Amino acid sequence: MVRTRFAPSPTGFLHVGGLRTALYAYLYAKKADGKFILRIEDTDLERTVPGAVELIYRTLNETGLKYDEGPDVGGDFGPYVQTQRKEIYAEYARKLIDSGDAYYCFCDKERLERIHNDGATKYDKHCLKMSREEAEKRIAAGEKYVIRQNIPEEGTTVYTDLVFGEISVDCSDLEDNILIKSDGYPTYNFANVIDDHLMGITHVIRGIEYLSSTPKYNLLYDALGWERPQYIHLQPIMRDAHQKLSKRHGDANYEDFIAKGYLKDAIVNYIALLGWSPKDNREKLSLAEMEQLFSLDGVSKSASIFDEAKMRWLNSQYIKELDGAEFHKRALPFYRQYDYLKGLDLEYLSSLLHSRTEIFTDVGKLTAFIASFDDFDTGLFVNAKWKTDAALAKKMLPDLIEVAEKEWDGLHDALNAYAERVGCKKGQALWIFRIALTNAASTPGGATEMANLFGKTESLRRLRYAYDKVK
RNA sequence: GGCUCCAUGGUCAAGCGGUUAAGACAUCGCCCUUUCACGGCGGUAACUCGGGUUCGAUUCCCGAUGGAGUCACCA
Repeated sequence: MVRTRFAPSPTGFLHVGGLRTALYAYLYAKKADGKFILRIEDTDLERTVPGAVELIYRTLNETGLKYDEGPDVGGDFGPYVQTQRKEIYAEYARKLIDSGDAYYCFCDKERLERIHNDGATKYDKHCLKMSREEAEKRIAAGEKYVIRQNIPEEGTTVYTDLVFGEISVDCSDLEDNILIKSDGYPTYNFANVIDDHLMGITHVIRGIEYLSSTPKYNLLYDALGWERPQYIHLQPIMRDAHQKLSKRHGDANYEDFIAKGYLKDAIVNYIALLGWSPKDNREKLSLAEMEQLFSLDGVSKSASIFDEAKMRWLNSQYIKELDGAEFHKRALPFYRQYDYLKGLDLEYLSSLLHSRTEIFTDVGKLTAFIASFDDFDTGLFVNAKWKTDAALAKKMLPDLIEVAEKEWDGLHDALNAYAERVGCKKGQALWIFRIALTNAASTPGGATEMANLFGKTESLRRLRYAYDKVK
């Protein structure tokens, strides 16, 4: 049975890269009818942010990445929070010391710094020479210590990554990492091995930053007599060619995209495509479809740059699929941010905006013209195609106002009839009418649609105001 | 710098020794149209560079170049 896990540390928002890692781990498990597990890696007490764990739960649930086991849902391999597993790590660390695969180390920061300054590129195994008795005596005396992994000085360690293939590293390039910190908590280097084994994880799916330290973890599996899991490392999602997406640079995270009016399905769909593509190259995919289609040979070996323009487009595809009522419901909270929308027929507005909205925050830009009417720009009457200008507007507007006033019901036909009557192109009359009504070069709808949006009273007020300006 | 990994248009990406090198986004043009958008049609645009191997390399090998990751009592 395939078991994968997502193991974030609760240090803040779930960023897009982390979400994609979770997604792939989820998909890989689901494709194989396996289990997806959530584990919280909170051994760095300093960096743990209150509330971050809840945010992880919420985001995973919201996006549909349901985990079969985890801190808040239970499971047979708990606890699923590393700080609650402290004793477990201690026990295995002791085993490693017994077998000589780990050792106590008393070197302080100063000494570590000194050997570094003297040109050492890694820890010099200084404390390995100390006898077990002496080490225990010093510990009993209350001295601070850490436990380090004892890595062989020679040889090569090799493993096969399921996306990158064979990865081979010389032991001499590996450092004797700290397994247990002086505060008694394990480092990632140790905890991930213990937990992945104890939780029965068969496929470790994680960021590529671990690709080159994986040989160390494998040595630990070997020392403990455990079977090594399969590894799948993932290239990062970049913000540009050089930097990966990060909160530090203010790059948007999942929550921000939701706030901007992206649909969660579109976000999940888009990030899935950043580093993976299905055999048939389809781009619009639901989570359920991805669960069927996901495959490792579609996973990219190179990093991909996040392109919001494309995510916008994908989001627009999802928005178009919404029915009118659903679009309206989702647009409503965004309308409320704009006072000038008050009093308008918002349902009608939605019908106009639906095909023009890529992300919901677009409704602001799309309707901004409504509020800026008073600073009327008569230059907008100039249109080369229709051969209109302010002078023509001045001439035509009294008639157009009259048409609107007398034939409000059936305005569309009335305006056309008017154009025919006076012998001008209907586009001319309509252009002048729409500009007078909106004072905007482009609007989400034509002349009569804008009139419908404003209603008779406001439309007449606007037309008269425009005529006043051009007079 | 050492080590590890990666390399197809501006971006995401198909491709897995023989192709007119797909597709999508973006961009440009045309059509539709009462503006804009939607929709439809079309265009511009790529195999990082050298060596090999082979009848034949985008594809395999080596090297260079470029990029990324890593070298913490962070994960």
